[in-house]
Amino acid sequence: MAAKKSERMLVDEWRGILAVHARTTCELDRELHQYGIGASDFEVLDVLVEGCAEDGGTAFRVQDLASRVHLSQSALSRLIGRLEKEGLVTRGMCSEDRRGVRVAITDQGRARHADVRPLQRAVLARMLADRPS
Amino acid sequence: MAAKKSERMLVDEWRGILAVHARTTCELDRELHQYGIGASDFEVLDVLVEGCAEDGGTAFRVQDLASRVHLSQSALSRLIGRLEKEGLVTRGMCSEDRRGVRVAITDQGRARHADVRPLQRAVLARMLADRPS
DNA sequence: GCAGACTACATGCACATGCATCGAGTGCAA
DNA sequence: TTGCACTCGATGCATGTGCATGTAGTCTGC
Repeated sequence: MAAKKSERMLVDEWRGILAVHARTTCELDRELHQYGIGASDFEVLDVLVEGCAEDGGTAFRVQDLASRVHLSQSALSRLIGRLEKEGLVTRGMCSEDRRGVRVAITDQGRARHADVRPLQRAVLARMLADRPS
Repeated sequence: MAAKKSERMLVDEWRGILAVHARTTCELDRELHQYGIGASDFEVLDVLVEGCAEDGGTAFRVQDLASRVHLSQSALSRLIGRLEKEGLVTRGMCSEDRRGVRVAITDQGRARHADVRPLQRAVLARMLADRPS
């Protein structure tokens, strides 16, 4: 019976995660759409900006990004392609491993991120507010 | 500074949710794939089985389902179509509102659900184990 | 009873994602 | 040096999703 109960709790916890995730992602996509980017796009920009502030390193390897945003390598490759086409990031050769690609955020990318950030934080605050910590 | 700190916490919490969600959904999809269904499919079957046990009502309106699994109406419509094609659920007319559709789980659907359930619970237990409650 | 607004579900379409694969580059062993 | 297994990132393809719309049925006010 204890096992029964913990199974119930497990399922409820999972349903809770599913619910918050769905509501927040949906809201995020909707709100950010007016700036021409989606939730995943912002996540990448956010990592890029954070990473630069952190160590001054202006560039990320694609796989470094992949491990931080939860996207397959192919999805990330295309996402970077879209951001590049919009002028928010640049792809550059990686001198120490010529297979690799260095992704760097542009000034325009920083500006877009700065524009969107307050909105994104507000959505997070709103959607995560009434949650059990 | 307190505001700064709480923003950090907010973002970290969100990243955490993103991480658990991505890992769990991915694992779930992979594990359940051998039974020919995905994570969303199971969620629907789960609701159906639960609902029947609950009140004996053998049928759900599509919109009742939509409010429980976090899917758009169109996605749900197609998902039900797939389940129907596999013989796991049936679509029936709704006598009191002929626009509506009643979705009922079949014996085969119950069987599939019973097969998959332990595996799904195990994945949840594994992925949600090392989490702050 | 009828016209028009509304609701329930299905479907056309655009698009993001994951898997498998490819081409290029690296590094190790013979 | 050459050959081979491996890694990195890009791309073809199948699929699942959401938005907008279509079709059928309901309800309200006259």
